[in-house]
Amino acid sequence: MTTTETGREAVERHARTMFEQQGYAGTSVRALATAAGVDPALVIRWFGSKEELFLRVMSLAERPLPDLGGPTGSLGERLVEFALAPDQISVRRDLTALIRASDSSSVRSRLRHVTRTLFVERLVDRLEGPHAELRAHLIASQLGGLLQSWDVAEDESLLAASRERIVALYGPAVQALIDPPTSTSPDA
Amino acid sequence: MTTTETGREAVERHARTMFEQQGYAGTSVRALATAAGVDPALVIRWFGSKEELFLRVMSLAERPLPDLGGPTGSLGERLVEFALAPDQISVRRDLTALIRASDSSSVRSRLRHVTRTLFVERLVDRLEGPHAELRAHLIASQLGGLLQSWDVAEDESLLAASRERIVALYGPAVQALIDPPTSTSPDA
DNA sequence: TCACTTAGTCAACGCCGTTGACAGTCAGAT
DNA sequence: ATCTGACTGTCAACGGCGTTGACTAAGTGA
Repeated sequence: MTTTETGREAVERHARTMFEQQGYAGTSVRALATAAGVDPALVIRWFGSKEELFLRVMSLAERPLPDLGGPTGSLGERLVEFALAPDQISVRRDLTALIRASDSSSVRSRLRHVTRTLFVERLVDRLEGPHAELRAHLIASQLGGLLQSWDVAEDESLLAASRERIVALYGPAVQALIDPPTSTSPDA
Repeated sequence: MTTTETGREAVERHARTMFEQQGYAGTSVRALATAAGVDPALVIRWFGSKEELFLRVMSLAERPLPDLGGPTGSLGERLVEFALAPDQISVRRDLTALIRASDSSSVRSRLRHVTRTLFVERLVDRLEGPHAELRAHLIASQLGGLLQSWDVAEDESLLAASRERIVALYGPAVQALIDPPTSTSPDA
């Protein structure tokens, strides 16, 4: 009794894998309910709607967060490593599914929330110099862009390259936003 | 007779605005056909399917391409300016709609094609040093990430910042991938 | 025993993308 | 002048979708 999963848990488990593998639009409530062995109507009654179930399951809760400790001088490379790390596949899959489903405004809202808690909030304290928050957002944009090419669009040219080389090239570009900006123009 | 738009043209025109404003899933063939004043069945017969119509209309064909001329030293800033330029709103809206609809694999394929012709192909010739193609892809990732935060997710913190400041901060980060990499480690 | 909530079943609603059957129109060949 | 074919357009319908409501069965505390 205690080890057997409830209907709710079965739905959540299948929802995770089906949404990740077939996307939001490609996963029907009926197919999901069949896979979990429950009635489609129960899925709606338990979780409110297909979209609410999607958001609940793709919340990135209980996911390991990147360790941003260590020297600031190599933070850029470590961030890129984290973004491409195979053991972060679950985080990346969730983010990928969110971006791919960003047709819905509530998914976009969740996407903003996730990037903020995953990157921006943990980054802003470590940035010295002016415009720390904006720079943190821009770093998150860089990492999001990398993820978009790598996971969302599945760009062959990127997938074919070695992770080390991408880290060596993209890391310094991220680092350029971590190091305090050298003000070529007067600061406002 | 010659100035009046045909039914096909009306459908394409309404499809452009409705897909951009309400997204792919939020635009039904029936509503689109009603707006264009034609029968829903004709839309399918003319364009094959809703998805084919979407791809045809979001092809970014006949859009002005960024001018990548000028000094290489300031190319990073000019690319960021282009990505955020208000007069490029039509290009950005198309890209936004494509990313938001990237649940479908054919949309992802189009997305890869568009970023390649829009950025990578025009960039790779101007990059000196090793790994030019990979660096061009990574630059495209940076710009795509910026676009994703700015247009797709509509991040308030980014929208609130001035374009000039973003250009001043993000430009050098892009430039870091334009300038030939300083090999800290031996090149393979 | 009686209310009262919960789980579960099932049919149905309204909308969706798409298809097929059918009628009208008009050009060109016979 | 008539037949033929190729379009345009109309309409009803299909199967699938997310979701709802009516209903039964089972368990729980008063």
